[in-house]
Amino acid sequence: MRDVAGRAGVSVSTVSRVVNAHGYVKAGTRALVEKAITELGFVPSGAARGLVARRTGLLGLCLPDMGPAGVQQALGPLRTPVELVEDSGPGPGGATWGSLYFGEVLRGAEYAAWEADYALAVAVARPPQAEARVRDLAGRVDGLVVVAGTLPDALLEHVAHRVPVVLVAGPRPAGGYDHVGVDNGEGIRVLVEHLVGVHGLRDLRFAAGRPGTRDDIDRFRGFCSASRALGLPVPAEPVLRGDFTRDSGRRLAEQVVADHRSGRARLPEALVCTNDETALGFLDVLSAEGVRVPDDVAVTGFDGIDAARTCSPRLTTVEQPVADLGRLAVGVLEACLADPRLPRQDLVVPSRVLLRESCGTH
Amino acid sequence: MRDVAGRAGVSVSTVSRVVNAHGYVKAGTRALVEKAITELGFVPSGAARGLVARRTGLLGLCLPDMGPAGVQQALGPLRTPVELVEDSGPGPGGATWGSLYFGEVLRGAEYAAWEADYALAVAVARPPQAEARVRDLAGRVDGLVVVAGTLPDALLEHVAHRVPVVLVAGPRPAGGYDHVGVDNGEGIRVLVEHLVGVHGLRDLRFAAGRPGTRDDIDRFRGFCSASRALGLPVPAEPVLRGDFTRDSGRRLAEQVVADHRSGRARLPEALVCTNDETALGFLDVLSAEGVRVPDDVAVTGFDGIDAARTCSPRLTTVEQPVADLGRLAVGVLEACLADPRLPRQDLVVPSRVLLRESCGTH
DNA sequence: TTGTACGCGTTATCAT
DNA sequence: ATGATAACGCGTACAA
Repeated sequence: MRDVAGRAGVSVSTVSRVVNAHGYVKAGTRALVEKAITELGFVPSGAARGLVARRTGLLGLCLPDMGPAGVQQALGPLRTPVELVEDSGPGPGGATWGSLYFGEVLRGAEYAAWEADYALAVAVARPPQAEARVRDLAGRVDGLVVVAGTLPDALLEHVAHRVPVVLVAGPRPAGGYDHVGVDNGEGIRVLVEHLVGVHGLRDLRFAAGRPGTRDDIDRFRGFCSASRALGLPVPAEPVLRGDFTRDSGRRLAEQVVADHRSGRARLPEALVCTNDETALGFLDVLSAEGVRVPDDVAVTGFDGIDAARTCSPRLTTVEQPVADLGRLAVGVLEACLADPRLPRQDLVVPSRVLLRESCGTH
Repeated sequence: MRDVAGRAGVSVSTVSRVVNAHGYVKAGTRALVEKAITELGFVPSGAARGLVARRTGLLGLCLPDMGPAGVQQALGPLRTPVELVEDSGPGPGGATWGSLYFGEVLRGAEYAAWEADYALAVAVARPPQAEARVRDLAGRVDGLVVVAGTLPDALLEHVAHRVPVVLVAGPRPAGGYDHVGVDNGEGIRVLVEHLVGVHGLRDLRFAAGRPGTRDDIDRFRGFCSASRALGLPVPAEPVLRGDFTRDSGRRLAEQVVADHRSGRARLPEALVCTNDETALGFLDVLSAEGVRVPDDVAVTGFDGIDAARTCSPRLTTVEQPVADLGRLAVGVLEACLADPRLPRQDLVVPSRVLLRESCGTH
């Protein structure tokens, strides 16, 4: 800045005025300064500005290390020659980072941050030294969006002393953090109302995921409360219990079909699955066993993953507007930053029920 | 920091020593300071540190505003109640941000940045004030990765005065920037060698995209040079010319089929398409018209998009390791930062030819 | 309309 | 082993 000032024959404060379009500067002087700036390629130091302004214009986003299904996202070593490979099967690949949950959170967060005039720094909390580096990040941002479960409580509490922290997804946090979550129960409720009200189904069965999981509990609760409101029987515990994987869906489906074939139990009219993967497992087995979907049994999922659109029959599901999660989280942060005295918020982004063929629509 | 020092009964220098694990500090003193730090929730100011260290520990990534196919990525207004919508067709949706080109670049860049002990700030250069904000970002980072075509040359040159800039994708830049690009020609070359060498095809036809496009030109050149090397006829211009869209692929396919049916021209033995979308358009029409792929004609794509794995027959294609692009770009930046006197680099990430059924493999 | 001088929170140097 | 103090590069009262 001194160099610019010298070259333009003015003082540093005049340069500052020009750069920030503050105060009064004679047109001629401004032109001179601007010329010097472009000639020298001067870009003001963000660090120095941040120091005096007590504001960095940066927001941080902390993501966990893996995709929702626990997919390892590690990249292999860099390759050098053009490879020629026989790609024989669909394999596990194809689940790109961004199509997954957190990529969408990022997309929404970046969008909102840009709108609010902030840049967004993203940090995936990977093992070595995750803690130290997150603390470091906290020192360079004005606020932090953290995906629930990513950081230990102690660290969270520590950094919250310095910058506002908004938690995303997961359960409502214990401490005094802002929180933005997805609406698991309400989505299932609307879905169940549709199955019962529109398609006239009455024998619904919930296919749960790993026990104790927050999302799973909420979804089951939504199922129960909807059932209760509609006068249907309400199970105390899910009869079908998997672990969110497609494979577990297949196992459950085999069990359901076997029970039916052996006369032990009637086929339910609808299988309301805790997530899309589980539902896809059901579709796999049901179609293989000749049970028709949706004619013999309706199947629904939850999440709105891509495969739910491309399978056959296409899967009716509850879509989570994950990008909106990130967007709202940043919005809350923004509000917090604008007025720190604001009370803590706990927002819920509404989900969307996508009616497709697997529930009998069309 | 003064507060911490006061509470621990030491000077700020000692606090600094404890925080940075520098110099000598008596164990007892250190404990005292650490206690004060956690009690006060002290997090050192990144701005102040950056000021003295002349290093922010932040890298920036500039992304363009839209997906590769020009898909608008704008998010709609926030919704509030749970919606119930009939999702009747595949539609244009489903192309999530991250599964697209730039999300993958981001993923690779973030990974490399983390490995090199940097955080990554991402900025999508959206209209209003994109320039001012990018300049601002340049002031807070140690280096910048910019996707080619995202920023005007003047701005690029300006910020390059302050931080090293690495360009990603696009043509090799004119100025003295580092550059990391994809290997369009080489991928096609290997693919053509495979078609000719392994499958014994000799009548190959290139289906090009919009004329003048850098990628398209490079791919056509690769096609030509491979043909030449193999003693096949080399067209001066592509006979088939679309615009990268699936629809244009369909139109070209209709033309090819019509020419064949009318006896005007023989069916080529292979259609080497400039991208996957075009190839998918070919598959659509050929299968509808009863032309068998790969028996009557082989079809290949370029890009490695998801749909190329899920279509039928699955599409042989040249996969661009886009995440590696971001990874390499950050790697170059890192090297530049470690030793600024290094010469400019122009790296190329190798592509991968994925052999699937549409070319006759299996 | 422009210039001077202080302070933002750290780290590094030098003294003690 | 610890403390005092001068930068770091900028914004901004305040003086001119």
